[in-house]
Amino acid sequence: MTINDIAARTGFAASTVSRALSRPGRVNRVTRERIQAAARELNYVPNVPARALSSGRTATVAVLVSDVTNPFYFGLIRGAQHELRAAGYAQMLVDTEDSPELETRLLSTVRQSVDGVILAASRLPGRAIIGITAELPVVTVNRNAPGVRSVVIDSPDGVMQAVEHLISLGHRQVVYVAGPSCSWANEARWRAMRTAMAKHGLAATRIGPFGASRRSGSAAADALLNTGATACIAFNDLIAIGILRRLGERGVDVPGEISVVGCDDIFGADFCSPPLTTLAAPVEQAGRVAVSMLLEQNLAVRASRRNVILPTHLTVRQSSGRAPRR
Amino acid sequence: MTINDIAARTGFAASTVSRALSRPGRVNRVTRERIQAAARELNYVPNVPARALSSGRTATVAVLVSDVTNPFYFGLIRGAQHELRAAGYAQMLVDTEDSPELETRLLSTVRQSVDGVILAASRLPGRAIIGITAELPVVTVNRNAPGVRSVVIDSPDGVMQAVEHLISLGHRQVVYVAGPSCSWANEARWRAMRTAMAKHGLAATRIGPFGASRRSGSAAADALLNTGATACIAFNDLIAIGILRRLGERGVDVPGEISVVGCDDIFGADFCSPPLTTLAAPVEQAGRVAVSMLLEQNLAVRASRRNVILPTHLTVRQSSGRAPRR
DNA sequence: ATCCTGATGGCAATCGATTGCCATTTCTTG
DNA sequence: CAAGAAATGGCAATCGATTGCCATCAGGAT
Repeated sequence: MTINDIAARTGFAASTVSRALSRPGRVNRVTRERIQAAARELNYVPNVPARALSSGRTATVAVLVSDVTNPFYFGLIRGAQHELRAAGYAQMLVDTEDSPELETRLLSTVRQSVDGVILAASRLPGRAIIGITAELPVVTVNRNAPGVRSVVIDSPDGVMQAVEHLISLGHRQVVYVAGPSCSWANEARWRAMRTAMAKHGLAATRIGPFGASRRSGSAAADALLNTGATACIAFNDLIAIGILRRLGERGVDVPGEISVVGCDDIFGADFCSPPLTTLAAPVEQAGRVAVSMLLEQNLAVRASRRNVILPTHLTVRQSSGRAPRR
Repeated sequence: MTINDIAARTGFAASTVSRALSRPGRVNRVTRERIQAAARELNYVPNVPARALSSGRTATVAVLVSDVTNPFYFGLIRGAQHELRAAGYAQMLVDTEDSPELETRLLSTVRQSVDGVILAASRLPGRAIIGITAELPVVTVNRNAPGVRSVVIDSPDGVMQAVEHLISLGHRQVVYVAGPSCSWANEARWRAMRTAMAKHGLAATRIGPFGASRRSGSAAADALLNTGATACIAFNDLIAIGILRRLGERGVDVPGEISVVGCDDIFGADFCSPPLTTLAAPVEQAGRVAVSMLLEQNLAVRASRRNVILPTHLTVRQSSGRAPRR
């Protein structure tokens, strides 16, 4: 079923059929209706590659994530999916496996197959991201690069809240459990934590970097115990849950001896034991907003917001509590 | 950077360049090397839509899942991703939102943009699936349709194990908590459970259907309590975790008063409280196998395995225990 | 009646790569 | 050494849709 079949069927030229289908204003009403009826009847579906080739538009957006199996991305993928679907776009999900090299390679391959890219938690250096912007509309998520549109979840602000929370509970020595070193969010959170601690005249310490997975949590927990701290804030919930697990194994009471705070409020954070105090991130919204910003650019409404910051808030559960008496 | 630029640069015809790049055996060694060098130098990346249009092959495979946010799919997506990447294919992830209509619509749209489809947990009636097979290579996951290649995780066998497990612990009344009614796996599990119970002269009861989400778990838990059963097997871990949660809220002791068994061993099943006894499914492997079967067909090695069954095994954790004395 | 404008539809080029077919060259082989 | 086979490279058509440009026509203004 091609445009030509419809042309033959209706007696119009292929070009007219094309226009009737993709820019209805351009043809006469009765012509359009006849063609559309025929298209429906013949069960016509436009050929995506062909359209892409001639028009340069693919109606597809790539979403790059560092690890599909990280629950943090579920909401993002879903949010993006919704918004894209509504706009008639398809989503191409790409897993960069936390590797900058792979990310670069994949980006260059998808370049001409998509109309835009959403870079979620890119591991690329800033200049590389800016480079891509020259060839393709880009919106980053949880990542800032000069001149590149972005939506970031304001975890720095959340980290402040977390620090206040812990200090109010009497904690004096709080450790930051760092995530992957090439993660922008990781640095942002660490900076925020240092500032927040400094405001109370306290120094923050840091351990890591650790991979953003539950497994890394074991190592992190052990390192954490060595510091003698009474509380920690982990780069993300995956690590935090891993820590919880390991502390449980070692018989360390949470929050009795150590308080643990995570980031992101992923699936599972509410039912692990003890349930995790964490920074709730509006991830699904982030996905939606990122897509809408991306598509806006396509429509040349460039005057709009370039950098959106989404608020977080601390969700207190049972993994944090009063600091132990010494 | 197109094939023509390389042609101009090297002095060969575009057709030769094309061949040097995509079927190296067809051109002379020195020619090939010169062209490949030029391609590398000019940073040439083949245009996917163009290639798709002329050759009909897109080097892309669609993976349809009923809900991206269901952790069950992580492993599957990952496994598929790996295998596809290795074969030089891209993955197009499609969320059908548990709706047969949407599934149909999306299928018809992606039809000509992909070389094959992996239908994970399709909600489509069997005949519809067979219909698609006529137009496109298809491999189903956890779903059987006559003549369609499939990889299914042998949860029926697992369900048997689970039933034996519960019966050995003294349970006599075991309830099946049903999932979505158009899910094939759901029916398969229920059948298996009935047979297994019958083998011990016991009748199985069933409640539901419930949606495959944690939220449905609350309703399921309440319904479960009404049955007076001492144990249940839930369609999947999502529901099981929801049940656990609700039972906790209502002060029902698990496994003291009720034992709960899930299916799939998803992310979180090991750290919820109590940790969930469940049927571990080799999901990642399923993804890999499904892809390799799909690509095999493309290569016309049709003689191979058409229906692969992957084994499950019961992972006993703390949500199941001795039946209470009555 | 004349000229202009806007609406409408067709022609044909184009996007970038693939591929069937053919001409030429080189290699086998008897 | 001749004849046939294999290797190699080019030409040009092709995939399906889009789009710039032009021809035609109707309606309106003068």
